[in-house]
Amino acid sequence: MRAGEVAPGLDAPEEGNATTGATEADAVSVPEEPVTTGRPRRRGVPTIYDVAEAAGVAPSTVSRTFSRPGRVNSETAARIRQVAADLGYRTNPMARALSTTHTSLLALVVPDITNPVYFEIINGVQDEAAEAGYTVVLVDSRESDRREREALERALPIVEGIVLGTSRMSDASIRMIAKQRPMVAINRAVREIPSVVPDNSRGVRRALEHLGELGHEPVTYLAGPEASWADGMRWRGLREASLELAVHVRRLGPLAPTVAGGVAGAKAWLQSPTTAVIGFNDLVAIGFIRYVTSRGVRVPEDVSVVGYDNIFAADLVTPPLTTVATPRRALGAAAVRNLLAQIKGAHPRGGPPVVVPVKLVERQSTGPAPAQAPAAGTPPRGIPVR
Amino acid sequence: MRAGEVAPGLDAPEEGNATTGATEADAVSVPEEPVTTGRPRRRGVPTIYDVAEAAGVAPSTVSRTFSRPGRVNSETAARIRQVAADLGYRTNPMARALSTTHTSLLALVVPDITNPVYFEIINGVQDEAAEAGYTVVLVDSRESDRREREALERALPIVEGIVLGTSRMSDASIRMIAKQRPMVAINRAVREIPSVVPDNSRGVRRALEHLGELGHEPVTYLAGPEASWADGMRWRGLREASLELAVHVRRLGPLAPTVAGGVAGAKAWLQSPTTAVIGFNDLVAIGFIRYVTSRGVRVPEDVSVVGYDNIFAADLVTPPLTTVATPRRALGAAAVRNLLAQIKGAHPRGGPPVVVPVKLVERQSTGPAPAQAPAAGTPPRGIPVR
DNA sequence: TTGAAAGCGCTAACAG
DNA sequence: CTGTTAGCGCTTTCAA
Repeated sequence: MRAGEVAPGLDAPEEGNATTGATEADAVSVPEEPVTTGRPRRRGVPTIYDVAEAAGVAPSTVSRTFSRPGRVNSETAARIRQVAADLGYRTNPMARALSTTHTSLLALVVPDITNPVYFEIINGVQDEAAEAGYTVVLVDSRESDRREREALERALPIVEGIVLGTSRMSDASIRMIAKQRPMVAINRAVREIPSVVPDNSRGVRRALEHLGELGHEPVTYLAGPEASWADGMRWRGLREASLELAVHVRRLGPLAPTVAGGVAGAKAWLQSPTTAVIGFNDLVAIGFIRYVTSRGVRVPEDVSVVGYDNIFAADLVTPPLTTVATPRRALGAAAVRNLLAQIKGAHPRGGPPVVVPVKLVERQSTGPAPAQAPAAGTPPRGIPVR
Repeated sequence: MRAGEVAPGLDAPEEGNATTGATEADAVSVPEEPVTTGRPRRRGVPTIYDVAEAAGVAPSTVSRTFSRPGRVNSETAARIRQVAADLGYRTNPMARALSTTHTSLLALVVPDITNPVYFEIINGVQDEAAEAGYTVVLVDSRESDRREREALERALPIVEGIVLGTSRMSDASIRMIAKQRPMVAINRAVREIPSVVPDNSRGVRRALEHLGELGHEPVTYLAGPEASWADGMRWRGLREASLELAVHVRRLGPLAPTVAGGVAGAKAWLQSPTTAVIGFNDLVAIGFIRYVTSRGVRVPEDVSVVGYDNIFAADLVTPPLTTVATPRRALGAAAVRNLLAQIKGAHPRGGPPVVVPVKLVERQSTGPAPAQAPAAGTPPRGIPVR
C-alpha cells in the first residue's frame, strides 16, 4: 500500500475524499464537500497513478498500455492513451530504467570531436541510434586515455552499450569495459570485441593502382602513428598491392596524423623524392602539399599526392585532394546495428571484423608522372634539394 | 519493511540471529538447513544494502557516505568506503535520479555536427560540464527542426539543462522547452532566455578597420542567411562601423552560409567588384576565393577577403584566410557555467546576452588595396567581367 | 484482460 | 552521527 498516496488526499480537506482507493476505515469518514480537481499527490508532472485514477483503471494497466501494448484491451488502451494525452503524461525514463535497466542510451567514444574524420561516424551513429529510439552520449576523450576512462566511467552506468569510434585505451582496458557493457569497435580490431572497419587494404590498393596507371614508380607512403591499427593495415595492404601491381612502395614515417605530421613528412621526402606519395590520411597529405608547394614543388606536375579518408577539407584545399573515401557514416550505422543486436540478446561477440567498402575519389592532386622519372635519390626537376 | 532483506538474513544460520530487526514472528520460524553464501538479494551488482550489511551499518549511512560526505563520522565513512571498494559497489545513477531528479546530464543542441563552427563549442561545453561532473548528450538536429524537436523530446526528460548551440527551432518552440528545463542559448538572443554571444559588432568592426587601413573603399559584405540572427548583428555592426570609420560598405546577399553560398556571392560580386569583401563566415569566404580565383582574380592582389569564425580549414586554404576568430570554446564554457548556475537554483534567467570578445586573425587573404581603386561599376584590373 | 502488491536502489525526513 | 521508514515512478509476478 502506498501510504503516501492516501495520506495527502486525506490531509487536504478541500480535496474531499474521493474514493481514491481508500480503505473501509477511510470510507467511513463521509465526505462533506465535492472536489473539483482531484489531484492525487504533490503538484508536478503526471504519473501513471494520475492517469490511472483519471481513467478509472489500475496503475499497472496504464503501465502495460505503454510498455507492452497488446497486453491490454484495445478499447481500454485507447481510453488510457487519451487520458494520458490530456494530462500530458510522459513516461519517466529514470523510473522505467530503475526497474528494467533499459535506458535507451548509447555511448559513442571518439578521441577528438574536432577531427573531421569523426563527423560522419558520429552522424551515422546518431541516425541509426535515433531510428531505434536510442539517444547517444558523446564521450570525447581528447586524445587522452585518462579523460576517456573518466568520461566512460561516468557514462557507463547509464548506457546500454558502447560504440568505440577509435579508442586511445589499451586493449586490456577495452576488454575490461566490454565485460560490463555490450560494445563494438570501429576502425580497430580488439580480440573478442566485435568490430567494423573500412576496407583498408582495398583502399590503399586503389590508390596505388591509380598512381601506377599514371606511370608513377616508385611511390612513397607517408606513414601514420606507430600505434595506429589503421596504419598497420594500410601499410600491409600497400605491400601486398605493391607486389601484385609491380610498383615499388617506400615507407616514410611514423608521422603524426596531422598537418604538422605531413609537413615533417615533406621535409623528409625532399631528401629523396618520388613522383608520388600516399598520405596516411588527408591531414598528412595536406600538410605535405603545403610544405612542398612552399618549396617550389608543383602538385601534381612534379609530385602526385593522394590522401585517405576524404574529409571535408579535402575538397577545399588547393589543389583539391585525390583521396580514398571511407564510408564513415556507414561505419557508424553498422556499428550501432551490431551493438543493438547484442543488446537485444543475440550476443555474436568476437568473430572477424565487419568490413565495409571504400572508394577512390579522384581530384586534382594527382596527375601523370613527369616525363622522365627521377633517378633514385635525385629530386624531380624543379625541386630544390633541401 | 523490506521483506527481501530480512528473509535472507534469517536463512543464513551461520550469521547467528543477530537482531537484524526481525519480528518475533519471523524469529520463530527456525531455519533448518545451513546456507553457504549468505547473499542478501538476487545476484548482481552490489547495492547500498550489501555494503551496509557488510559494514554493519544502516543503508542510509552508506547512502550518506556517498551523497553527503561530511554528514557521517569520518571513521565510519572510511570503513564504509573500504567495504564498498572491496565489494565493487558503485552508486546507481538511475536510482539516485529517481529520488533526486538529479541526473548529471546536460543536453547540447547543434544544427550540424559536421559544421566546423561547432567543434570548439562542443569541446568547451564538454570540458566545462565534465569539470562539474556532468555528462553531455549531443543532440544533432541536422538542420531540421523536426529532428531537433524529436531528439530534444527524447533527451529532455533525462537532462537537467539545455545548451542551445544555435537552434533551428522557432523562438516560440524554444521558449516552450525552456519552460521545462533551464536553458541557455549560444549565438542567438531569444527573449527571456539567457544567452551568450560573441561580440559580433566588434568583430566586423575590426575587419573593416583592417581593410580600411589597407586602403580599401568601398567594401562588400557577403551576407548570410536572411533568418540568421548573427547575420543581422554583423550587418548592423558593419553599418555602424562604416560610419565611424568612413569606409562604405555594400551588402550582397542573402547567401547560404556555405562554400556554395560563397560561389554564388562571387558571381554576383563579379558584376560590380570592390577591392575587398567580408564574408558572412569562413565557408562563404572560401567559396568566394575559389570562384574568383578560377576566374583569374588574384587574392589578395586584386581583392582582399576576410572571413568570419576562424574555422579549422581557414588556415588550410590558399591563401590562408584572414578572419575574425570567435572564441567558441569560451562561448561553450560560459554557457555551461550559466546553465549550471541556473540549475543550482539561482535562476538569473533573461537579461541581456553575455558578450564574449573576438579577435581578428590576419593571414594572407588580405593585403593593400590595388594602387588605383577601381571606378564604381568597373572591375579591378585583371578581372574578366562575367 | 485487469488488479493488487512487491520491489528496482537510493534519498530524505524524522527520531533517537 | 546513525537508524527507521517512506517513498521517487514504473514494471512485474501472481491472482482473480
